[in-house]
Amino acid sequence: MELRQLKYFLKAKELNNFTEAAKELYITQSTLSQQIKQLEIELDTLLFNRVGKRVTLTEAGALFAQYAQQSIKKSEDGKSMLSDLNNLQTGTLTIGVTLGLQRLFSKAVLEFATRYPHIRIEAVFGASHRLVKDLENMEMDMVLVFNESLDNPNYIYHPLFDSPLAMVSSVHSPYSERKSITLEEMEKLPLLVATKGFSTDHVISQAFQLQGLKPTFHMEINDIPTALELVKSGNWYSILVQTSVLDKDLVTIPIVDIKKKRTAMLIRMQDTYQKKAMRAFQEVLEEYRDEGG
Amino acid sequence: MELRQLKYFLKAKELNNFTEAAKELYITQSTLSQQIKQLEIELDTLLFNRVGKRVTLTEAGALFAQYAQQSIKKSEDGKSMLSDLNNLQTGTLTIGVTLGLQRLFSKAVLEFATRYPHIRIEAVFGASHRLVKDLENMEMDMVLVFNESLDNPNYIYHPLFDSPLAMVSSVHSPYSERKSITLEEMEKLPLLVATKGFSTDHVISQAFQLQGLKPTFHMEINDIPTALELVKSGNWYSILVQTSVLDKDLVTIPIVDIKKKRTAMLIRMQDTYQKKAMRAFQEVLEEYRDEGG
DNA sequence: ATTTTGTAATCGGTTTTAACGATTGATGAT
DNA sequence: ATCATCAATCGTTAAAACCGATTACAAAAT
Repeated sequence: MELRQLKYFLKAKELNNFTEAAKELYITQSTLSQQIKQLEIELDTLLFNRVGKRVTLTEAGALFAQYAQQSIKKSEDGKSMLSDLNNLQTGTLTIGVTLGLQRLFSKAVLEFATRYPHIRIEAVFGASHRLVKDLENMEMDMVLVFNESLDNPNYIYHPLFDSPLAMVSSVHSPYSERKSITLEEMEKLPLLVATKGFSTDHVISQAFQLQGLKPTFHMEINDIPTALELVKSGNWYSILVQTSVLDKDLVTIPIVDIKKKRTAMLIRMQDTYQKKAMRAFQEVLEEYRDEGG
Repeated sequence: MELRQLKYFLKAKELNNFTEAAKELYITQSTLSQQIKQLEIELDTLLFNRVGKRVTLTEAGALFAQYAQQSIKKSEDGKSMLSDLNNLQTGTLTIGVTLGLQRLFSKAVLEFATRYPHIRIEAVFGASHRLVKDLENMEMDMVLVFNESLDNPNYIYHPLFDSPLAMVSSVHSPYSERKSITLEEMEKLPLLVATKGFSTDHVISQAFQLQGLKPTFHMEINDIPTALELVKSGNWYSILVQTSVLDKDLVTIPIVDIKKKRTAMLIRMQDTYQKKAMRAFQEVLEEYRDEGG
C-alpha cells in the first residue's frame, strides 16, 4: 500500500469513473486500473463493483476511503507543519469564499499578501454547501461563508460579524431615500438575484414564500459586482447581505420583514493540523471583522 | 512521499543508525540513505543531522515523525478494518504480556484460539514499561500488565482484577501453614526474584527499603514457571503477585506489610481503530477476570 | 436486433526508480 | 597512526509504474 495508490483510489471514488479519474491524475486509465487492482489484492477486498461498463464503490470501499483520506491527510499535515517551520516562507493556503463575502475576502487577502508575500493563495468561489463539502474532502484549508448551522462537531466555527439582508438600489431610484421597505412592496419591483443557488438565495425565497408573495426575479447573475453594475442602471433592484455592498452609486434599504441576520463565519476542520498561514489569515480577517466586509 | 519512505524513516529514527535500520528493513544501507534523502528533498527539510559517522534526529524530524506514524497507522487501520469485514477469518493480533500474567494469558489465548482459529496471535513477553512503549509505537495492539499509572489520556485502561503480593513457598516448608508473614521475617529467608526489571520487582524492593530492611536475593530468574519449580524444592522463597501462582505443591502466604495491590489491566491506544479481534480477546479475558489469572 | 458508444480489463513494451554492491570518505576508537 | 564503523555516492540491475493499443463488455441509440 502506498500513498500514491490511496490518492488514485480516492480520485476514482470521487468521479466513479476510471477514465476521468485517470485524466485528472495525469496517468492513463490502464495504469489506474492496475494500481486499483493491486490495492484491492493487497487489501484482499474489492473496492469497486464492476457492473457492466461502470464502476461503483463497494461498501468496503466506502469504509476504506475514510482511512485512506486520513492517511493522506496526516502525511500532508506533516509536510505543512514542516513548511511552517520555515517561517511562512512557503506553502499554499486554499480558501473557499462565498460570493457575498468577496469584499471582505479581497481586503483581507490584500493585507495578508503584503505581510506574507511567499504564501500562495488559492481562492475558490462557490456556494456554501459546496465549499463545506470541499472542506470536508480536505481540498480546502478553510471556508468563508454565511451561517451554515454550526452544529457539526467536525468543524470549528469562527463567527465574524452579523449583517442583515437589504434591498439594493441605485441612488437615483425613487426608493433611494427610504429608510425601510417591506417584502410586499418589493414583490412588484423588477428584482435581480445575484446569489442563485447560494444559501442567501434560499433565505430570501423563504421569506417571500412565508408571506405568500411571489416576486418575479427578472434576472439571475452569479457574480455580485456585475449584478451591482446592473442595479446602478436603475432598471433593477436586488437583495443582498448589506455588507456586500459599498458603492457611492448604490444604497441599501433595510427590509423590515426579514429579521434573520446572516452571520459571516470562517470554518475549518477539527482535528487537523492548522497551518500557521491559516492562523495568520484568520488574524487578518478578524482585524476587518467590524468593518463587516 | 510514500508510505514506504515514511516506514523507512521511522525505523531509522528508532535505531538512530541507518545501517541497522536497513538490516531490519531488509534493504541495503545505500537504499535507505537514498530514500531518506529523497524524503528530505521533498519535505525541503533535514530529518537527520549527519554529525560525523552518526545520525541524530533533527527537531523537524521528531515533529514529522508524529505525522508519519499517524499516516501509516491510518492506512493500516483501514486494512485491519477491511480484514475484520471478512468476519475474523484473518488477521493478526499482537499482545504484550508481562510475566506475572502469563497464566491468565495462556488460559485466555487457549479459549480465544478455539473460538477464532484463523486469527494469528503474536505474544511478546516483557517488562511493562517496555511493552507500553511498544504499544505507543503501534507495534502492539494491546498489552496485559500490572498497574501502570492510568493517567495517560492516550491509552484506554481496562482493569481486570486486583491481586496482593504474597510470599510463595513449598508446601513442605516450615512456613506453609502460616496465615501471614511480615517483611522482617522474610529478610533472613533465601529469596528468589522472578521478576527482575519488572515493575513488581520495583514495588517489592521499595517495600523492604521503606522498613530499612536489606534482604538478600539469592537468585534472579526471568521466568516464573522456572522460578516456581525452584521454590518447590524448598530451598528458596519468592514473592509474586498471588494470582500468578496456582500449584498443589506451592502455597502463597499474604505479606502483612505490603498493602498495595497490583492491578492487572489491559491497555490499548486511544483513537485508533480497534480490531474486532481485539474486542473479542478482551471479552474472553473478562470471562476469566474473577479467576484472577 | 443491430450498431454505436462509453467504459474497464488486459497485453506487450518502455520508462522510471527502487534497490543493489562496491567504493569512498569521514570520524571516532584503539 | 591504524582500524573499525558508518553514511554518502556511483554505476548497474531488477522491479514496478506507466503507456498505447487492443479486447471485452454492457448500455444506449438506431
